[in-house]
Amino acid sequence: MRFDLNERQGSPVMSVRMKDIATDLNLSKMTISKVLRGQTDVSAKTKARVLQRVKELNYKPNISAQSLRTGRTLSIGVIVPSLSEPFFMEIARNVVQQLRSTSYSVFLSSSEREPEIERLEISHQLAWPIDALILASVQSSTELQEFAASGQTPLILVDSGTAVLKSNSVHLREQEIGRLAASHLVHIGCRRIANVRGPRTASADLRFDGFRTALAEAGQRFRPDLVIDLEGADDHDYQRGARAAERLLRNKVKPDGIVCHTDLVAVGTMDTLICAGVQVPRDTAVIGCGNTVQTCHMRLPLTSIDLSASKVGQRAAKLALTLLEQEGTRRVSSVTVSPTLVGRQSTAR
Amino acid sequence: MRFDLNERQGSPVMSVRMKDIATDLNLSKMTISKVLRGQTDVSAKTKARVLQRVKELNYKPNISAQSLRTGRTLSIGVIVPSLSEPFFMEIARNVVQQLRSTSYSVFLSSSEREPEIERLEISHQLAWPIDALILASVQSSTELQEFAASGQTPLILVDSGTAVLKSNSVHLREQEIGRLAASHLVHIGCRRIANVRGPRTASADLRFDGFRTALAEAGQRFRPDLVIDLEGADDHDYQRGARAAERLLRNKVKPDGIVCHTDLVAVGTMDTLICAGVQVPRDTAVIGCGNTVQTCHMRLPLTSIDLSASKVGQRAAKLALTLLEQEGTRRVSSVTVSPTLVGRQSTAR
DNA sequence: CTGAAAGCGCTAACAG
DNA sequence: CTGTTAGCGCTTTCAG
Repeated sequence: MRFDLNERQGSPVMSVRMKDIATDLNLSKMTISKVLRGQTDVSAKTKARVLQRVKELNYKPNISAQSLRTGRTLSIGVIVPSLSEPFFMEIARNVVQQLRSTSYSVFLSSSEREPEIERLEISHQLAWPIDALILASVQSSTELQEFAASGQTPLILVDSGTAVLKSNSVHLREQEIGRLAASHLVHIGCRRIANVRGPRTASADLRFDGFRTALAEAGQRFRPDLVIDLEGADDHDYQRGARAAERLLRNKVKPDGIVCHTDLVAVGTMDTLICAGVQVPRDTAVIGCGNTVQTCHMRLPLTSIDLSASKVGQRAAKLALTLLEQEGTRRVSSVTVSPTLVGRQSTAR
Repeated sequence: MRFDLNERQGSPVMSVRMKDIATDLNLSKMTISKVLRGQTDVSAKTKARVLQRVKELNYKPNISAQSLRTGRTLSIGVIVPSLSEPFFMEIARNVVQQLRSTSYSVFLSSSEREPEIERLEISHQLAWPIDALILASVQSSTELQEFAASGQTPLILVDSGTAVLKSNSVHLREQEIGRLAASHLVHIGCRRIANVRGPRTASADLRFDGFRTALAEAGQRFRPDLVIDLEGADDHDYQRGARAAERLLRNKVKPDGIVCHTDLVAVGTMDTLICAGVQVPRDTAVIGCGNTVQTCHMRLPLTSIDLSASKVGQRAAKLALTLLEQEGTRRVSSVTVSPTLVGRQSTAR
């Protein structure tokens, strides 16, 4: 029987460590460490030997040990209000994608739109601890800042640009969304533009502001009777759109263009209009919001405002990376992402 | 100037450690550790004191250190083929949710349906290392097993029950999906049931098998002319449904029930039928698959097969937890999840 | 250019 | 019941 005092103890298949490579090559583990971290004070020859052996043994550094020593865990947290909404899903997806080529991993979780859960998730993630946190919050920003920005973990807020924040952030230009939609309809010749607006949230209010701005810019007067507010309606978006269309069909002044708060609302609206004999887009043009794949390619391809969720995710990830590189700098930077119009048949005149 | 040799060095706001609590309370950090891990050999009084101070200082254990010592990282990896598909999204969401109450965190990533990316993500996550991996793979299972199950990290496969695997797994009963849909139509009196089938994948083939089984069970003959195979059609699901309906409308034998491979296909089918003057569900009943919220509540509420993605996610998470508890046991366990029927207007006769 | 020593925060094993 | 010792795998510091 052979006794090898250097033999690894512990779990059955322990992975290869720096020391294994070192003894293999008659070097100290220090040298290995240096090579692996790209220090320059190593001869080209030893460097090559080390790299060779590292590849052979498929050595992976033990990140726990690395973290314990350096304080960095090579992980980034992402918390979104909901993973079932395409918008946030797309953001999360793009953060993950953007970080795939780096050595960072992503802790993803959802606050389920509950401030309480959000708080829980934040402290859960900070306790881990993560190196940076990307957060699309559902809380008042002031409360939030105290809670999260107090620590030393860089925070990147993803928000609607509602508040001026003292934190790094990626803003979505909500107002521009409404402006873009309305001005598109103006450009194709609409004179009586309706708006099926969203719930009474900061974000929906901003979009509505943008809508009014666009009308003003075009010298059109704002018609309150063409604003459909489905507040309190607990239906599904499609049904809300359908109900909105019914209301508009009964209206004295018939709209020749409709801005809808979501794509599904738009589809519901269109379906109902079409059933009532209205020609879309000839009589009435319809534009949605979200540019969701499933919804925009139904019976009548829907023009929609793309919220640029993918860009938001990418920017957030890049911002996180930047903050982690130049960790010394405590400079706060914020990025703004603009929505874009995707024209389709529902407004093709 | 005050010199305190015990003052913490390093990053500006270092968090509180076990030692801090120990010195505060004139105890050794060992005792703190014991209390925190629920060891019984500590007096009730000291235990209370420790817990008190832990709360006061909001002490969080340093997980890197813990991991280095114990080999467990308190993190679980989840890799799905796609985060934009509701089915996988729902699985991921439920894993995260299920694990929220535990001390585990979730590394979520997507393989984007690319075996290469999947491999990358697996090794990325294993390198971290995670304590367990929940994987909905896009690869051949044999290749996979060698790759991932070889290590010591427990693997939980989420799959279609295609292969008999030597790994822990959560299966979806694909066949049952087709069977359930068809037999529902049989039960409401359909005699000429069409099938708008999915692509030529293992999963879609199984569903189709189930469909045929149900017909056989009901003593109905299988009609190849009522099977619409849209292989190669690169359209969107809605358009595929619409095209399928057109084909069926031109068919000699008109179906009185249609099983569709997805909800969106079903909606496309329905819309087209309705436009052609067919009464749904009276003349033709339609059933979809996926029970996706957005799609099932359009003009005509759609009966659909719920794939139980939430249950799949929950079970996978629970299985992972179980494996991590009784880590000694290398027993392989697998769970099967059944789909359920959700009846709505499109088959209400 | 290479390496020895010390220690990150925690826990397993054993003494008192 | 409480504490001491040792060391997980890595990096920082400094000496050859």
